Amino acid sequence: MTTRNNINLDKIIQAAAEIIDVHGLENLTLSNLSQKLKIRSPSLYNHIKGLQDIRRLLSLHGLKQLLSVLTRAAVGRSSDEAMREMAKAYLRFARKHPGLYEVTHMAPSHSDHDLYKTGQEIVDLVTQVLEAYQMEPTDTIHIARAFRSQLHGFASLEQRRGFGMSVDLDDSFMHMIDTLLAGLHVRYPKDGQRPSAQFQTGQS
Amino acid sequence: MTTRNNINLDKIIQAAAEIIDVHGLENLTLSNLSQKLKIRSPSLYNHIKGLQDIRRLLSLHGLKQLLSVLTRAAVGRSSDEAMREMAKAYLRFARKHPGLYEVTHMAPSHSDHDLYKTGQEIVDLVTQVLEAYQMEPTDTIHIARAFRSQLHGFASLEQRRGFGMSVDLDDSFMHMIDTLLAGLHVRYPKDGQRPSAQFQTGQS
DNA sequence: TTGATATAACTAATATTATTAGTTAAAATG
DNA sequence: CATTTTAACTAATAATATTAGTTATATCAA
Repeated sequence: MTTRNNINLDKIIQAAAEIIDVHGLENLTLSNLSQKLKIRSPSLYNHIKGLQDIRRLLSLHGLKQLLSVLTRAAVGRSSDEAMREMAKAYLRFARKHPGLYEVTHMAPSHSDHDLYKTGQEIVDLVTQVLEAYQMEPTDTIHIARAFRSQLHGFASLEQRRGFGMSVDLDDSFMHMIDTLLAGLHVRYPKDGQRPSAQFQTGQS
Repeated sequence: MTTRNNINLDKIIQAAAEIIDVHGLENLTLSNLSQKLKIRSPSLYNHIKGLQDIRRLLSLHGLKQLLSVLTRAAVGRSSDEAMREMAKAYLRFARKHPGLYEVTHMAPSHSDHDLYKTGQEIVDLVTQVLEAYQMEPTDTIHIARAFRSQLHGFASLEQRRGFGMSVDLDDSFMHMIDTLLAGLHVRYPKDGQRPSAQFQTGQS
């Protein structure tokens, strides 16, 4: 199965990921991608269905990396600590791979099962961590959505330079997460877990 | 100043806004825009600098509408009520004008003063509402950023179909806002404002 | 080793796009 | 009514994605 130029799907995705992380998603073209791989652009069609297909594959690639990063942040931790570490890992990923992060949030092409499945695995991970708070299933979904909204909103606004520069961004991020956790504790108080002493800020 | 075909900048922006709200931002081309206006595409250059310029103008247009919508939601209201109404108005706008909302979050071209100014006016509006909570100025910025992150994250994820369909989206949205407010009350308790009775859900 | 097959590269061509240059005609203005 | 401004136009170019058809290389069975 090895071929003339040693090009395979993995190398294409790798090269495309580099392009979008450095130059942005809108600057990924079959032209510069094929140049990077030292082939002519129509040759790419032997491996992929077209530009949309590459974007889809990148999206899946990014989601899987994000899932991995979040999972590693959550293992061996629980409750607030797990939430905070997942949040930090999420933002770290978005900052380190801006293009990959951006492509991850493309509207999935409806019946793309792989993409749906991986997205669901991330939701399941968050849901699992939230089980520690012993809410109703519906509330768990509410909070998971709120958590994702905060993370994505912050990462996205930061990436698009939507925030001013007056106040440290890491401080704001941890403050946001801690405020969510504070709200969680008020609304779902468990015995032995009073709403206090979760107000330290500062990020790694 | 009136001309042959009665086309001016306003009509161009109007037509472009319709296209992106119906067909999405990525489907705005000079080709279909000029067809909608019944002129040839190079004629557009008599009014605008190019496609990027139209996008920039749309961004400003959207941002101004959003500012207007948020301002009207906040007048005559304060504290939690103002925050909730602003949140609802924000999501209503994003849902009603998906394309305009999307273009609003393009990375501004660095030194675009109009865009920066309008964005700042929105931040100032939120900051003003948050003054009721009597926090430190730095904390006000933290919370304003958290609020925007939630709103944008939710709107964006919803638009990209990032949420499952298991639980009502309006319920989740109000739950998210109420959790933020609950967190606010714990962290910045004012006399006469105890953290209770803000847990109703359901949206207009 | 060799011949057959699969495949990954290629060239050539097309349609769509944004954009520029140069032209024309219509409106506005004196 | 003459002049000037300007908003439309046509023609042309460069970049893009994509398709069709071709060639050459690697794999593999005999």
